[in-house]
Amino acid sequence: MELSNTAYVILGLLRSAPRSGYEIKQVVDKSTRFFWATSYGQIYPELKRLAAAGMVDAAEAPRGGRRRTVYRLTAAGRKELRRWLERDPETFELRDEGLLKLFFSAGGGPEAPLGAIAAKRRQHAATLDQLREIEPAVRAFDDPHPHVVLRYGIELNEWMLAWCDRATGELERGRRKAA
Amino acid sequence: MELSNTAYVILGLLRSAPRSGYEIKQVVDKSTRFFWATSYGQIYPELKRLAAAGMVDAAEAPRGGRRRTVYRLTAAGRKELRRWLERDPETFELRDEGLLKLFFSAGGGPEAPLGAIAAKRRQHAATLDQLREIEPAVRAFDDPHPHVVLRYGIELNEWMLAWCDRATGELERGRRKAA
DNA sequence: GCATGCATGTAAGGAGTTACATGATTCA
DNA sequence: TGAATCATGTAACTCCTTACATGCATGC
Repeated sequence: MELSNTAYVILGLLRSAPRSGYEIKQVVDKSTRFFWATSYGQIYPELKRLAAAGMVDAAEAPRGGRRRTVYRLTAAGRKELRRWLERDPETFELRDEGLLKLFFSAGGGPEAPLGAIAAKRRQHAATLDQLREIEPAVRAFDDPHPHVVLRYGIELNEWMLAWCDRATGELERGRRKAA
Repeated sequence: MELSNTAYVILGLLRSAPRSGYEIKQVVDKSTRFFWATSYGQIYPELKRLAAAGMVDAAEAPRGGRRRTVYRLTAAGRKELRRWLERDPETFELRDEGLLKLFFSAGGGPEAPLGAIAAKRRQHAATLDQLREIEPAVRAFDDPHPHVVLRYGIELNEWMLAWCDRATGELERGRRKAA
C-alpha cells in the first residue's frame, strides 16, 4: 500500500473527527498549508482512493437539501497512519524564487540585490501575518502538536525576516566601504 | 514569453559562462539545489525551448570524440533575465514531511512526537553537512551573491537544528511536569 | 434577486522526478 | 577489463494547480 504524503494529511485530519472533503480543505488552509498545501483537485480523488483501499469509510451526511459526504477513519486507516508516523521522513523541499533572484542578482541593475532581499522580506512579512492570524484557533486545539508546528512556522518566518534585515545591513555597509 | 523559473535558473547560470546541459546540472547540484532543484529531464528539453525562443545559442563543442553542446546567453536572453529580476518573486513553497509527522504525532505512540523531531533534526544535520562541504567552492566565485545565498541555507539549517533541540527540551520538560 | 458560502467533482495542463538507453573517455 | 565519469536524451509517471461546471442555502 503506497500512499502519497497528501493521503496521510487526510488520514491524519480524519483521526480527530469525521470530515467532508470541503472541511478537510478548510482545515488544511488554516493549519498545514504553510508546509504542506493541497487543493480540491487532490482531496476529492484521494478520498475516493482511500475509501476503495478501506482506509476511510464514506457516509452521506446532507445538511438541509445540500448533499455532503463525510469520511471517517477505519481501523486499517488508523493503523496505516501509525505505520507512516514510525517511518523516517523523506521529503523536504524548498522552492524559493526570492533566493533565486538574489542568487542571480548580479545580472540586474545595481539595486537588484537589495531589491531582491526587500521583496523576499515582504513575502515573509505577509506569510507571518497569516500565520499569526490563525494562531489563536490552532492554540485552542485539544492536541498540542499542531500549535507546536505553527509556532515553528511563525518563528521560521521571523528568522527569515531578521535574515533579510541583517543581509540588507551587510550589503549596505559593504557598498559604503567600496565607495 | 512565459518562462518557468527553472528556465531562469538556466539563463542565470549561462550569464557567467557558456555551459553544456551536463555542466548546468553539476553547478545546480552544488549551488541552487537546496532551494531550487532540477533534473536532466528538465534541463535538456528546456535548453531546446530556450534555443528555439532565441534566448540561448547552441554550439557544438566536442571534447575528444565525445559530442557536447554548449549554450550561451543571447542579448535577448540577457534582457529576459533582467526583466525577470525586476519582478517580485511569487513562488515560495515548502514541503516538509517531518513537520507533517510532528503535526500528526498524537496518532502514534508516546515516543512519536520526540521521534519526529529527532528524525527532522537528523535530516537538517545531513543537509548542513552537504552545504558546508560546498561552501569553499561557492565562496571562491567572482560573484558574491551565490555565497550570500549559501550562507542563508547554512544558517537556516542551523536555525532548524536549534529549533529541534529547543522543542525537544520543552516537550521533555512538559512531560516531566505531567508525571 | 444576487452575492457569498457550502459542497462535490473533473479536465487539462504544468512541473518535476525516475528510470532507462546510448555511447565515448579515463583511470585503476 | 571494468568502473566511473562525461554527455545527451526521452518516456512514463506522479504530483499538483487552475479553471470550470453544477447546484443548494443563506442573508442582505
